[in-house]
Amino acid sequence: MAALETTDPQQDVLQSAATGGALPIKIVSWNINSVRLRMPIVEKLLLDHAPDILCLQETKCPDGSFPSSAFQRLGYKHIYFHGQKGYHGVAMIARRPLENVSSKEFCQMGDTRHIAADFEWLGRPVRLHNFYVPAGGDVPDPEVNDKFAHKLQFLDEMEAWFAEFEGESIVVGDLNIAPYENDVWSHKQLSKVVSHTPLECERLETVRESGGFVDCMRKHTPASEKQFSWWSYRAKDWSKADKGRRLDHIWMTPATAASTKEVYVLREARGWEKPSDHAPVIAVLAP
DNA sequence: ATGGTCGCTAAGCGA
Repeated sequence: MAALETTDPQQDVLQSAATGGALPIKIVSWNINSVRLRMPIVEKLLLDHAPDILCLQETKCPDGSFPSSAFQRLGYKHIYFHGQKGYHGVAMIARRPLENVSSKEFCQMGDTRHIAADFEWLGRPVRLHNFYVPAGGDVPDPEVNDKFAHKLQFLDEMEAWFAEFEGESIVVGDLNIAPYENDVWSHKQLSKVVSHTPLECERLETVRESGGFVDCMRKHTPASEKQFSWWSYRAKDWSKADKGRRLDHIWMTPATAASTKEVYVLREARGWEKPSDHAPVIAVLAP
């Protein structure tokens, strides 16, 4: 079983020799829209793609009900979650232990929208942050829409926090903003739609720049090319209509971003049985 | 221009 192979220390040694001392690391971020309902396709992802670290958002699962045993059976014995009943919820699932796991509360809302932990890459600790940014409701005006005001406040707090970061870090997750023209199916038609308004898009750029992050999905896919990670459930034929948005992101500080060999959207997962409305985004680091 | 679909959790809210 592919998922178990590289948990074998002997196998690690062999792979390590082949890659100049460090094993490749595959990181997947996926808004799963209920982890319990989605376990069959989560298992498919683990078996077919064998990530080292899986970051989930919208687990919609209280910590006491997290389906840990299914992950453990597949060789993912290190499971960290920060959930609540009904809404939000984030988790990180790994083959090897992650260190210094923590969650930060944003906007004093009590929402479970962040979890972070360290792993080692090329002899240095890298802090991995997994975010679920508020969607922001329907009306893109913070004066009349509290949810949009919350989203902007959340981004402001991210910006201030990232500005303090030192060392290498990675940000993944559902940031609920598609910042560039080709991150949406129609820049014009979505210019007043929450997730692609100029205010949010500019704010997200400020957040990214405050941490000095590289947009790794766009490092590997030119800005001139459409790239989506989310398609609404409401479309008759999501793939044919292809009215998607790039709401999910992978950012890295430059030294770590220099190690990305591929970063892509697993579009086919949007078509799996009982799918999430988001597809996984995948990054592979290699020396 | 509108309504279209999901997943909570048990009618309506959030996405």
